[in-house]
Amino acid sequence: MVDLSKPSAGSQADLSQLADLFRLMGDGSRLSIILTCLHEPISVSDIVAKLGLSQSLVSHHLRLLRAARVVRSERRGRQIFYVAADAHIQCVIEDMLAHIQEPDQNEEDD
Amino acid sequence: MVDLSKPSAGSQADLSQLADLFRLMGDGSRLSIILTCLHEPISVSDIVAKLGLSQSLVSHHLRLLRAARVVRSERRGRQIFYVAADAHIQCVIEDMLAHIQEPDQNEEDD
DNA sequence: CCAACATATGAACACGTATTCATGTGTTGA
DNA sequence: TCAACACATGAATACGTGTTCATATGTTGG
Repeated sequence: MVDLSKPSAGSQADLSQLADLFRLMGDGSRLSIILTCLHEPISVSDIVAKLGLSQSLVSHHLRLLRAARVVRSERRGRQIFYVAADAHIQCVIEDMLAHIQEPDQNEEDD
Repeated sequence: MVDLSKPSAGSQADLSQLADLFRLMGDGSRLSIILTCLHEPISVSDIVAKLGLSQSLVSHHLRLLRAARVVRSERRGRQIFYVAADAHIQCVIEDMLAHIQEPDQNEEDD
């Protein structure tokens, strides 16, 4: 469990990492790639086929996601399988989906 | 609890919302603003003073965050206080921080 | 109503980056 | 070793957007 009660002191370095991770997940193509390999490893070509994105684009994105340790890779023969790095990635997405389904509580009009 | 096991069917509309939310949190200034009003309401001027950002910039960002229901606003006299919209926002950030502290599990070298 | 305060808004610019195209690297089977 | 496959990489471009400056809107006390 992470302590968020401390007044953001010392977490100055984490802020940059946090923003980087959220920014990576903030792109539609990248997010769909993450969702595709969220629960089970899947090869690059399968991701390409499933999402209809260009092979080059998927590879570029996977490179960024792997560098940020959002996904990890595993070689199987000629293919390389990618999967979400750990359970926290799934939790983050589930929490955000739960937020989307939360009713509006703002007293001001839109 | 959200069901992520279904093969992303029907959640085509959610994907866009998800990406939008992550993208909003993927900016350093915006993320610091969110962290500032994560647990208790705080006025715009206090955010400005605390973060050292321009008033205009903070206001622009708060507008986006409010539109996406990441934060909600409440008027108190002349000032307007902002606070994180719900507990899910906090959970998302905590999960992501936990991910950052997770050890590397990739078998490939960097 | 007026001045001072608190916040919001619009336009304009600079910069990052998502995407494509072309090519390179690495692996497998014959 | 060669050809076919699977993936990675580099350069170039088009587009979005974070930031600033100036100004507008709205609120309170006298």
